[in-house]
Amino acid sequence: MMTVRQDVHSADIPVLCQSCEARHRGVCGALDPDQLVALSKTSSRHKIEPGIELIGDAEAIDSYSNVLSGVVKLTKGLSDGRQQIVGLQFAPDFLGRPFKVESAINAEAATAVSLCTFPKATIDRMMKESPELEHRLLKQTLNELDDAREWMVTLGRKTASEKVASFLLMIARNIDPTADPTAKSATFDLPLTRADIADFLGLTIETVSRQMTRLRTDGVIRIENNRHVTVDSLGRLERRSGA
Amino acid sequence: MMTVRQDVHSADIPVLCQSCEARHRGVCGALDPDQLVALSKTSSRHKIEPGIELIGDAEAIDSYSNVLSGVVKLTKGLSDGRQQIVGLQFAPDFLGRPFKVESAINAEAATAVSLCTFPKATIDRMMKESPELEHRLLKQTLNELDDAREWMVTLGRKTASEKVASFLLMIARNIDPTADPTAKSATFDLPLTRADIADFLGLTIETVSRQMTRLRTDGVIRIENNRHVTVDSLGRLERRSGA
DNA sequence: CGGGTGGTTGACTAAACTCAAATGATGTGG
DNA sequence: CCACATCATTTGAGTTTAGTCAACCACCCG
Repeated sequence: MMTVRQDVHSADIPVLCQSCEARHRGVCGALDPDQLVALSKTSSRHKIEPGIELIGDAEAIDSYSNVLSGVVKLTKGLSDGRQQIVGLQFAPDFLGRPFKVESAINAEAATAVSLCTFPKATIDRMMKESPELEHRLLKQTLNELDDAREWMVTLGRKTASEKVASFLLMIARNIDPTADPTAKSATFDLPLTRADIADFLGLTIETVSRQMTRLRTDGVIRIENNRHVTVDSLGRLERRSGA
Repeated sequence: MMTVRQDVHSADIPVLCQSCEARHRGVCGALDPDQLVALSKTSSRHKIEPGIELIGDAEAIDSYSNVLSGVVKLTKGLSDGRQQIVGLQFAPDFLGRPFKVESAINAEAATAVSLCTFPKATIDRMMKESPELEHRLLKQTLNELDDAREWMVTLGRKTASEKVASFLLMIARNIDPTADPTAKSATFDLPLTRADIADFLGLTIETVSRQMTRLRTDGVIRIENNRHVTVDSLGRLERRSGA
């Protein structure tokens, strides 16, 4: 006679987690079924409208989240209102700053976003118990640092037209994680408005718009409804991105 | 009768490590005496001349280092020669990129530098065994990410004069870790040439020079021998840095 | 003393910004 | 379904900031 279940109290992972991308490529992959069950007791999923602020600058942080879908923008502001987007988070990124009481950045939903949110205390405790969780976090943080430094080159040394090309290329590569990275073409919806793109690239809205129309009239991209973009030759776009 | 030593084979830490800053504020603080002894068997100290390349872009990484003194600049280049400094490392920062076979950045001694260098394999093994080591590394990486993002605001949204002021302020705060962070004035040697500063700020040498002379003629800073800078009022400098 | 390196200064240019207006998309109430 | 309001985006004209090119200065070292 066969047993359906090996172990009644640890073999099952929570229903919510079963098909969750964060369990495969995200930090939850570090947790065993028992830990997932414990965590899922205090976690909750949310749908967030675009434009909603998730974390405010200088606000106390009392929760972390996984991004399950959509795009979150991380911004920093100057006192006179100038803004800079310092990072974008896609699924299944972990959102939050461990080891700090208050945030130094703003996080805002750029598109509709769904999150899986946990109490900070629970994750902080699990980090102490599970080196594998810290390990995953270290890996993601190192990747974010690589990305941030890559972007510093774009901000500091590229021309407006190279910046816009770099941005489109970055989005094309991140927006659809299932897409073939060696694909020659891509089509996607921009997760950001022109104002956001300007804040990401350190440019004005007008300059972004002009460079976009230039790419369009040069036949590098096609644009529908302002947001939907098709790139027929990613190689051609890349050649315009500096790199 | 009393014993001088509790445990003959673990109580002693290597002579080299005894007064080493990396053991207090750096990653070596995560290691117990046994691990320090093991590590010190394969580690070595070096004095490096300014301008010497420590890690090349796209080169295989086979060692890590602690910065014991001096300043290391991390740079990324574009194919046509444009360069951007994406980070500066001061004592007792850990230098190296875990979990990657080859480096995506260059590291070069900006000043005379002394390093304590370890084989990559040894540290990689210790990271697996010692969660505390990964923990320290995670903390440093998160701090570097905060710094990088702070700098993205400077690169993307500040004017040339704010950039130079921000740079001087950052150096004043980092160059002498023993200095009182609430001090009102500071004096230091710039660890970078004008060309380096330009590559850090996304400006040209000429613009950096002009902004420096402007700060000098406005009485915000005093300069001797091109490199030695005195700031009488850090508050006054900060007001010119955007923030 | 001559040449090299690093830094400053000046005159001119070009890239991106500002201000302003037109166009296009979206949504609402009549 | 249309007229209208609103918001995002584009386009144009003129201005500003930082870049370019070139000359010059100071210092160091052989």
